[in-house]
Amino acid sequence: MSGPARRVTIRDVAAHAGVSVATVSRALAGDYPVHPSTRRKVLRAVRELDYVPNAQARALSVASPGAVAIVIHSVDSPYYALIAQGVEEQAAAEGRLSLICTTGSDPERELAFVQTMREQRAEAVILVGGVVLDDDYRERMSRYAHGLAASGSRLVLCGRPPLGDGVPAFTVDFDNTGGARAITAHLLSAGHRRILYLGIRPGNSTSNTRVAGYRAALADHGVTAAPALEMCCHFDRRSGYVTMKRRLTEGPRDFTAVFAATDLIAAGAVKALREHGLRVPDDVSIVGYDDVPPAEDIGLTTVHLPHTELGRAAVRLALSGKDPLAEPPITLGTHTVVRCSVKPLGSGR
Amino acid sequence: MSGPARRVTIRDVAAHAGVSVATVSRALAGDYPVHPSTRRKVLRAVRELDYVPNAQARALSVASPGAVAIVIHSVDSPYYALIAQGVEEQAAAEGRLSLICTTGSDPERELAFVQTMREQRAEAVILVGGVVLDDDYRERMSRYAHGLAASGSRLVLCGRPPLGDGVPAFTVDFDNTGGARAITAHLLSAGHRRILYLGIRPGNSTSNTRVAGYRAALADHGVTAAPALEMCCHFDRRSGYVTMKRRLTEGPRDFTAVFAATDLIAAGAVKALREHGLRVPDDVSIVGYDDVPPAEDIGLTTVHLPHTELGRAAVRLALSGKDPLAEPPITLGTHTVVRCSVKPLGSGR
DNA sequence: GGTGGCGTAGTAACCGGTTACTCGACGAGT
DNA sequence: ACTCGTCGAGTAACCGGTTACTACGCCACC
Repeated sequence: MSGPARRVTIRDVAAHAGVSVATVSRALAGDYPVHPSTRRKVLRAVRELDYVPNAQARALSVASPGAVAIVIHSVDSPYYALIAQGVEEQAAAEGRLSLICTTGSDPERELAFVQTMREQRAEAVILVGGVVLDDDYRERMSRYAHGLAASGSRLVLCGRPPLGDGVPAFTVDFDNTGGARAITAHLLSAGHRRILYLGIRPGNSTSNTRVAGYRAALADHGVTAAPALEMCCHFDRRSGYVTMKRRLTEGPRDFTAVFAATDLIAAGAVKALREHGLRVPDDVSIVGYDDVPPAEDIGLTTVHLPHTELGRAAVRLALSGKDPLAEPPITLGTHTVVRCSVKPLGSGR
Repeated sequence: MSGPARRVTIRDVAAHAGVSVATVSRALAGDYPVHPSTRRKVLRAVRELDYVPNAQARALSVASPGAVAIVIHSVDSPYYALIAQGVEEQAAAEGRLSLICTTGSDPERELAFVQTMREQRAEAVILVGGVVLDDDYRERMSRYAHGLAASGSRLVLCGRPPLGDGVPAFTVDFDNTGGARAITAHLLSAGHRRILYLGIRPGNSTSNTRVAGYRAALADHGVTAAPALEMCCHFDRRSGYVTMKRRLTEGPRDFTAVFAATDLIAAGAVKALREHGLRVPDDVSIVGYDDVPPAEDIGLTTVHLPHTELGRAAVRLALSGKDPLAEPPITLGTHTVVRCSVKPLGSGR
């Protein structure tokens, strides 16, 4: 064929049109007076050679909008996918490209990606998802924040706690404690007192805020929290299934309702309950958290989270030009969505 | 604070270390002999100034790997999300950044993004998702393909039919007709003869291949296809729900099984069936297509598609260095996953 | 002692664009 | 006829890196 044809540059266009490169540049930019006949010649050459300007080269001389980067654990989870969707939409609306990186929860990959984003001169970097809250984390994030700020990029933390004063990062999060408290109250109002909590993840910030709401609601109703009712569980279907399965085979069935820390855990748990001949909600009530699309399939009562709005808010904030040091954390409200997975305790079938 | 500090360049580092820019560049690249003491000075300056090289500038002089771009209709759909996951993984494994664009099925946005990718010098552009197969489409894709090829980028079409000889594009797709044929045969073997097909989308390539498998299986078993049993429906939950609802209220209930063109349609349809007091699979059998995670929640018998493998294969192919003109389309096999949404016809409860 | 080779570091051209500055041509004003 | 202003186009510097080429100092060797 025509071989690995060298890319066509502005010089080729200039030669083809019989003008200087400056004229080509100006004819295309359109902000400088170029004689109509010259412009036509240039445009014809552009068309004939199928010239496409090199965005990287342009970015060197002119300050062009950088990309918006989003870092998530995995796109294969409706929670992250919905947030990413919001980020993508808002970024596109503001004329930015969106870069995506999945880390598989590996801090190494997160670090590498943040570095790459500095090299790429990204305009905003959005880190999404719960984390283990230790000093190492805090230190790492502070380094990111200062580094990105020095490179002119904005850092936004979503679903992670703020880093405190003096660290240049925006924070946007859901009101997890409020949501968990409300839906636990919903179960309590239905008469449930022994509520199994599925989804303890030691140190994990998201887990912590949700379990805090659960405990607060119990306290509100004068119910003493039972550590035996709080079970460790990852935030996915399989863990929900496995954990509930084990509980049903090994532990006492001393609960009348289940609060799953995520809808996916709930989906897995429902499957395990059914396999044990237990009906939802007749034998066991269950609620979830997130209100991702699968919740509808199983008729799950859950807490609705404005996922895409979180993504959009993160982008808006990052591109707002506001000072990250002065901006308080944003908390997005949640609300309970009642479907048909909860039944008042003691009411006959 | 320190104000909008101008970005630190290699010149700043050179000045700080008291050497020339060439030396800094070489000390960092490491491929050219630099005196150890000089290198130390340079590295110290880099650390003190927190210098990060500009990837865009480097890309100008040295041929660096370009990004991998994926274009999907929406990330808020497990089908696309899983494919995107595969793309992301493989791109990361091969040291590429992945850019993502959602079009909301708007050809305008698709076009604009392809143009942007040419400007960005992306190494591969992966277009995913069914399309309306008219001459306009064919013409548009050919333009993309030639344009991208001229810019040194590879085009991969996923879930879209090949463009034919002479058009420089790779093609990777699922064996939809085979999968649809197999699962329809599964229903037929269970004794079902009147199978409602939910998911006709006139002109849409994905829809066409799936319905072709459905019809082929009917023909295999000597069952005449009934146009009244083939219903139009978009590929999402809501359409599945609405369409099934309407069928149940308006049309005759002259079917014993349902073949939903996607699992999400199936999820919506199941909800509508339940609301009409019909039990799955006792009163009506149903199968889906895709095997996305929600299928497990509703115990749906469906066709498994290797989504992430599709994404990975697309990236591998694009970066393989093979000639797109010589490469035949790749078809990935599928298999039926039996869960509990199908019951043999006539067997009592 | 002159010469050649090696190890380092600097100079400057280049990547592909943008744009400040310069310059020639042409028409208007006096 | 001469000057001045304006229009349109070219020249060259610059963005931030990389790297071919050049230059310098030092040692070994004849």
